[in-house]
Amino acid sequence: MLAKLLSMENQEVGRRERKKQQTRQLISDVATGLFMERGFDQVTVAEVAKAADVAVQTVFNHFPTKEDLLFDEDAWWLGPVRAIREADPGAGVIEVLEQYYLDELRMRLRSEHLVTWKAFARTIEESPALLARRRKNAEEMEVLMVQALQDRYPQLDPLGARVIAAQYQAAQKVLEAEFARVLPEQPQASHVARYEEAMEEAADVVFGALKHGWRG
Amino acid sequence: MLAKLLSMENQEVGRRERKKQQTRQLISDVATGLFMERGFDQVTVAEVAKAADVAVQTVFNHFPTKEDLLFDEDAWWLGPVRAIREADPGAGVIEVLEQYYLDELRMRLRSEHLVTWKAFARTIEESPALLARRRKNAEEMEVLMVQALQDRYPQLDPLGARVIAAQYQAAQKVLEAEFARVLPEQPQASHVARYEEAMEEAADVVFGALKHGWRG
DNA sequence: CTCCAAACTTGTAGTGACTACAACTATGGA
DNA sequence: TCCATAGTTGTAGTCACTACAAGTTTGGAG
Repeated sequence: MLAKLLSMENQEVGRRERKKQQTRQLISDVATGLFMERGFDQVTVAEVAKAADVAVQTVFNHFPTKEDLLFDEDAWWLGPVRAIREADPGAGVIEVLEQYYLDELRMRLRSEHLVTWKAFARTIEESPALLARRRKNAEEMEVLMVQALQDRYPQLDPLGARVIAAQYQAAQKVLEAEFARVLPEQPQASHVARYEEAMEEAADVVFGALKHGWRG
Repeated sequence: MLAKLLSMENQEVGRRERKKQQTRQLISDVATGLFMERGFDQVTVAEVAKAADVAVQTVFNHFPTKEDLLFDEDAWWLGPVRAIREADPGAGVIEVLEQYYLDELRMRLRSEHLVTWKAFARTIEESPALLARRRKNAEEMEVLMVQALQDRYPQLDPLGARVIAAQYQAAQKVLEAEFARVLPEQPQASHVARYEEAMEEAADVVFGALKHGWRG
């Protein structure tokens, strides 16, 4: 029994757990494929279940909502919170966030997922339900960031923390839209530097506003 | 026929139209009462219909979604957009928005609805569906504001307009939360000046960040 | 190896928002 | 007086999601 607990803390991956994750991954993959192909709202959970050859219930056993089928794994929105938590407390808050955003951007531009990014973004953009979910994620990040800011920068008053978190959230939103604008339908690896440059320029405008105010 | 068109353009209010508006108002009032009393998610549309003595279908004839029963009439979120459209183009954008917010705040503090404001806010806060709707409204305002900004300040580039709109939206959100914090459960008319002062201070912090940057 | 309890999966039966549609009723105007 | 139209209603259905009970699989104890 103790052994069991210990092994669970480590990387216990029995057949059971493995199968479970396998099923989960299968459902998620099948669902993502269908959603990207036909649109989120045009695919029912029942269809996903049938395509993955599982019961509808099984889908909901693994994913609390239909939206989670697409927003799986992605705790991307926790990134900036972690950046704050790990920040050098001497560094300026905005600078830390800006640096994080640029790092993240460069990684994304060199990721294998870059080619599917546009289609993914479009799928979200075309579904009211997914847009709502994205907004909810953003708010969740904001709440966590307020906490992180107060933990890491104790001299910051609550209102200040809320202002910074809200402004970063707004900045991120604008930059994500800009990214969708900058990235062509079929991004070329050879042009990554160009995309990067365009985004750096945009980030400079956006974070510049946060750092120095608008026309300040 | 021409007469009909003309009369429609004017204030044609026949019995039919009057009854319709009456029904609509009745449904909205009954629904708001139930929602505030028992919580949005604890009341079904069927209950609202029964309480208003109409068919469920009739509810949906007047209100496209359940959320609209509460967020009726309120086009409050259009205010800042109108402020931009009517702004003196010579004035600074942020200053216009700040002034609008403060004006709006003062009106609200002296409105007859102030006493029910907290209960209303709590109703929203306690319902995931209403929170989602509020986020959607905020985004809608932001989109309209981008357009208004570009119309009124042609020298502003699209990215700049998006940044300002997003930052104002973030600012408004933070200030609304602050307002809920400042306003006591049972606001006293004799203390309005106190609430106002506290909010002015908060607005100064928030808009100060927009104008001059964070610690800029 | 045997067998049990826990973990997973599945089917059934619901709830609740919302839609489509057809039938009914009241109203305004000819 | 009468009809076309606007507004109301009931019926039937879809879809996400829940509760629950009944399988099925698996890990581990004896």
